[in-house]
Amino acid sequence: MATAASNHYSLLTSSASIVHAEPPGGMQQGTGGYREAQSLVQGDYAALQSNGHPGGGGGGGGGGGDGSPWSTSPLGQPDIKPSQQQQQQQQQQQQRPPHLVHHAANHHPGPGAWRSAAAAAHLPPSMGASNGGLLYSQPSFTVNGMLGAGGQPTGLHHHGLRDGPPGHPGPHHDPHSDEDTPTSDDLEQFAKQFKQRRIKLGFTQADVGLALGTLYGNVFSQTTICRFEALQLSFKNMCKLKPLLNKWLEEADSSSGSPTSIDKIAAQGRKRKKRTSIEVSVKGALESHFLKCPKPSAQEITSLADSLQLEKEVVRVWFCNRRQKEKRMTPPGGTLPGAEDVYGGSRDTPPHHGVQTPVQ
DNA sequence: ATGCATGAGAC
DNA sequence: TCTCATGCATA
Repeated sequence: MATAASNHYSLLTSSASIVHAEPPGGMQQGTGGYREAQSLVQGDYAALQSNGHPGGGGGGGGGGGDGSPWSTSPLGQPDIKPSQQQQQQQQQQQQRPPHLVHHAANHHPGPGAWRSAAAAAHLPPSMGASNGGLLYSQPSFTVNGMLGAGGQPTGLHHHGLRDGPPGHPGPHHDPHSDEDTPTSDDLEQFAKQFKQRRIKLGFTQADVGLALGTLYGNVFSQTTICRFEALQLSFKNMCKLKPLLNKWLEEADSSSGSPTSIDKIAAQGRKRKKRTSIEVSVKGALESHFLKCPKPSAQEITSLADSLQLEKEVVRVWFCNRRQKEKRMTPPGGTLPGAEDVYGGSRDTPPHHGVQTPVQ
């Protein structure tokens, strides 16, 4: 009913309505209404990736043609199409947190939440040599904490238990005392501290995002900062952002008084499909299917979309987002769930899924 | 704080 | 086509 056939796009006409950096004191929790050219700015980093993913991906197969309305350019609008820009993802099976390579004594079924114990760490083979991590074009700093470096066991596979990384093999990386691949615990600590400091200094998440762009060239949205603080990013992503945020902290801390010069970015006239609201009942149906089959084929998606009266694209995207959600750091419980395994391997789809614990 | 969406890159 | 990083728009 209400959900079906609801595709109208909203033209993102840029309106110079960016909010200025809030001077410490008057904070407004992320309600920024600015819009930035999603692909205009932050094209500073280059990604190098290497190696392929072992189990990732996968493919799917068969699909039927999809007719995504919003994919095609409807009008002769100035549809800008950035060819290369941001994107530093070197997707791999990165999701695996550098857990200890225990010889699997535990029965941990769940490689799911990286932060939890899941001991199923299978290190990627080709990681060591080439992986490296991304480098930003900015010599100013380097992201060192990329994980994936040969599967660094950043120790700790038990909550709260962090016995220093044993001498695992550092196939390549010099003994940098600090800022090497942080452990999940480190990230958690940092995120916590970061948020605290940020608030103390009177900055909003949006402020930080902009500041990062101004200071280092990489702009981030309030969303990203928020997710970082909430540990809702992938482990790898967390590692990437940490150094930047850490820098910002130092800056903000030392010069607490001089607001960062903000500058807004002009937005392009880019169209974006209006967010589809999926009814709860429909969501329930989708979840049911997800539990049964997290990766439905195109064919299935089509039929499912048909029965639910949703567009195929919507359904497809829903599944994609659902999978991503499962991979996020913060398990739906807020505090270390027992790590239910991800669908990755053997899942019986336990009748629970009550994953909905809003944090704070 | 989070749901739905976009897009580059890897398979 | 999927994954992954990221964000607009929204609750």
